[in-house]
Amino acid sequence: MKGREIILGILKGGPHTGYEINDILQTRLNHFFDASFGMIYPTLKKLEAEKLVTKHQVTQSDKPNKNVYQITPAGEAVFLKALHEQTADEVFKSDFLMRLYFGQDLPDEEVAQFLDEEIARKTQKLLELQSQLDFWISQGMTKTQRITFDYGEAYYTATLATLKAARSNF
Amino acid sequence: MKGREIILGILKGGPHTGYEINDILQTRLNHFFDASFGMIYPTLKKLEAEKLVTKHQVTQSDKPNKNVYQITPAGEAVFLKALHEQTADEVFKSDFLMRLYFGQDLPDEEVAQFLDEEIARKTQKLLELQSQLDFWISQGMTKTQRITFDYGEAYYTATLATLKAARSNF
DNA sequence: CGTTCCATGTAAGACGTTACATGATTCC
DNA sequence: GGAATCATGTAACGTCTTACATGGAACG
Repeated sequence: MKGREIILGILKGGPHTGYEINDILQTRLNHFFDASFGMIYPTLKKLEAEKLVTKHQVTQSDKPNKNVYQITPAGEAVFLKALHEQTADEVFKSDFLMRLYFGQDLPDEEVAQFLDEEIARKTQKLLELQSQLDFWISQGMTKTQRITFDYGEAYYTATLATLKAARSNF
Repeated sequence: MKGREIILGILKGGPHTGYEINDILQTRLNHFFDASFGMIYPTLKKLEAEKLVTKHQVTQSDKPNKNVYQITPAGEAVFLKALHEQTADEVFKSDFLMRLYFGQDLPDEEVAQFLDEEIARKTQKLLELQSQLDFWISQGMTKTQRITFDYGEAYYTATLATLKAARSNF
């Protein structure tokens, strides 16, 4: 599944603006997908041209006007088909680990600082994820969505433990 | 760091062929980077044109001839500079989690099968990583490289535990 | 007054993926 | 006989990423 199908999947849950789609992606799916407006808006435009979504303009007085997108039956069909195709391999690229791998000649203090920075980043990510669990549950969280949350929590927790253990050697 | 700098980093550890570079990437860095020949060979060619590496042809009788690449002082300078630039955010994209997220309407048996498949994949990955630890140590493993290994092990172990716990509910 | 939130878009280019093309040797 | 290992490369294409462009309202 690429950006196209992912946006269709989100719209299958209800009509949304591009801005809202970004918000969902940045909060709930942040630990296993990354999106940007530069990808969302052009994709929505293509999806509309393909008649997989429809656009409705909403005029607002206190906020900027917005375009609300809704999935069509054709869009649902495309999404459902994609959902049953072969699962692609996961992609993980870590610049942090790459630098650690090559950081054989770095002085201990630099490695220590480097680890501290990553520990801070990951602690922050974990906190952000955990902070919205209650809200997500109140909005309706499916059993399978709960697994994706637990997965993220386990990932951050386990790698943080590894990083902290490593830190004590520098 | 992109493919370019990563290949320079590997060549900083000694002269290698494109085939060997792929092998290192697929075994030791597999859990945080993904490479393909379609990227390695063109990159090596560009690097040679930029005089950051030199190519030496080696004729072999029992195996196909090969091109051994060696980093130049200019190449080392480029790599060292890249090593001290700002660390980029990690990128994780999981088609598996995406499907779980959207799999609210799937029957329980399908979810169960889906989880079993991912458990099998990750178990396999963990085994592959662990199986080469002794060899890696014997070849010379730095303290910081050890952290990247531990990180991968912790990631697979923790997510497998989450997946297995989830599996028991389906 | 500065920042965050709301809100939408375009254009160029970087970067990598996928598919194709070839072929001898060795191991099971 | 079939698969895996060793070995190198090209061409087309897809998919984002980055930078640019704009702007009012609310909050502190």
